[in-house]
Amino acid sequence: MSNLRARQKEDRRNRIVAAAKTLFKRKGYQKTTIEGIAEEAGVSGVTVHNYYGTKAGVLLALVIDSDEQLIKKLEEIMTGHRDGIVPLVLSFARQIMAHALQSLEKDIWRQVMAAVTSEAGTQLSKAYAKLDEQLAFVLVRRLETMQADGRLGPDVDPLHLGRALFQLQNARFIEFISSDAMSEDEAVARLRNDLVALFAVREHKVEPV
Amino acid sequence: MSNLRARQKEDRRNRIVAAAKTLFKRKGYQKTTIEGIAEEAGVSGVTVHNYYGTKAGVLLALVIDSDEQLIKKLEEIMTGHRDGIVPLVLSFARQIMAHALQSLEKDIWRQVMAAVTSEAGTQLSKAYAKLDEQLAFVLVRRLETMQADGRLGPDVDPLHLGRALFQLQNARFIEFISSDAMSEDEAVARLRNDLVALFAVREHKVEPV
DNA sequence: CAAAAACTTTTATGCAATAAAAATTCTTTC
DNA sequence: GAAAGAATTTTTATTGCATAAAAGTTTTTG
Repeated sequence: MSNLRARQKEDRRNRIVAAAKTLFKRKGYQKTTIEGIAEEAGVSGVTVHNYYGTKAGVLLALVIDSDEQLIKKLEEIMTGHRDGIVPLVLSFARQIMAHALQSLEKDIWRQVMAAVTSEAGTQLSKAYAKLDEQLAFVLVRRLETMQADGRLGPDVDPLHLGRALFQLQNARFIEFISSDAMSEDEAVARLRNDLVALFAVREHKVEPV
Repeated sequence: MSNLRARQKEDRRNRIVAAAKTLFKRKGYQKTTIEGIAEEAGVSGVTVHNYYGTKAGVLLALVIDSDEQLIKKLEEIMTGHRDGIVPLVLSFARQIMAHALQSLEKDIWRQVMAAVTSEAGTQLSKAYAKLDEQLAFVLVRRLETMQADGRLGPDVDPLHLGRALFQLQNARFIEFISSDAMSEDEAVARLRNDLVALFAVREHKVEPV
C-alpha cells in the first residue's frame, strides 16, 4: 500500500474536481463558491486553494481532464480523412466546438480561456498549453500523411503548417465562445474564409525582416 | 455651459484612468487597489466601480485610449510599404509588440487579454473588439493597394485575407505576452513560419463541409 | 510506541464586487 | 434666486476570493 498519504491526496483531488464539475454545471461558474465546492468534496475551503490555487485553477484542472479524452477521440476521427486541407481543418474545428459545448457552457469557457492567459506560467496553464500543442499535432500528423500520399506539395513544412492552422482554428474558437450569439456554422464559415483567402495567395519572394 | 454634470463626469473618468495608469506602472496590477486608484483620483472606491465595473475594466479603458493612438500611427507607417505580404505582416506585428511593451508590461497585458475574454459582452470589451477590427483593416487597406498595383492576385479577397492575417498575428501576440521569456524576434520568427507554411500550400478544390 | 514529518483545518486579514441607504450637488421651475 | 426635484456620489454593509500564520491531526519513520 505504497503511501496512504498519496492516495488520500489523489482521492481528495478527484473529489474536488468532481464536486466542481457538478456545481459549475448546476449553478454556473460565478455562483458556485469555493466553499461550496469544498463542502461538496468534504474538505475545507483552504484545501481547495492549496490544491488548485484559484477557483479558475479548479476549472482548468477539470477542462484538462476532459480535453485529454478529446485528443484521443480526435486522433481517431481525423485519421479517416481523405479530403483536402480546408475540409480537414473545418472538420477539426467542428469537433472541438462540439466537444466544448457538450462539456461546458460558453460562459464557463470564457473563464477557462481567461484563466489560461492571466495565470500563464502556472502548472495548470502550462498543462493546458501542452494539450493545445498535442491538438496541433493531430493536424500535423494528418498533413504528414497527406504529403506522403502526394496530396500536399513536398515544399510545405507540415509542422509549421499544422501549427499555423491550429492557431487560426483556435482564434476562431475563442471568437465562437466569446459571443453567445455566434453559431457553430458561423464560426466555421469564418474559418473557411480565412483558409480560402490564405491559400489563394501566391507569394514568391520572402525577404527577412 | 451645457451640462456641468457631464463635464464633471468626464473629468472624473480622466482622473481615474490617469491615476490607474500611474499606479499600474508604479506598483503593477495586482498591488494597486481600487481604493488606491480612487484616492489618487479624488473619488470614492465605489465610484470607480460605478464607472468601470471592475478593476480590469479600468485597465481596459486605459488600453483602449492607448490603442487608438497606435492605430493612427500604424496607418501612417504601413502606408509606406512596398514589399510582399510576409514582410508587411511581420512589420505590422513588430509595431504592435513594440507599442504594447512601451505602454505596459507583459504581466499587465495578460490581464488585459484575460479581461477581454472573461468580460466579453461588456461595453469596454466590445470597444476593444472594435479596435481589433480597425487594426485588421489597416492590413486590409494595404492588401487592397497591393491588389490594385498587381502585387497581389485578383482572385484573393483582401478583406478575408486581412482578417485572417490579423488573427494569426494576434494569436502570436498573445503567445508573446503570455511568456516573459519570449522575445520579439522569437515571436516574429514563429509568425513568419506560419505565413511561409500557409503560402506554400497549393489547394485546388474546396468542398463545403 | 514515540518523535518527526506532512497535511489539513482554523483563524484572521485585505481586497474586489455589489447592493441599499444616506448625503451631496446640480438642475429646474416658479 | 430659492425651493423642489433629479442625478450622482459617498457611506455602510455583506459576500466571496485569495493568502498567511498558527493550531491541530494523521501518517510515517526510527
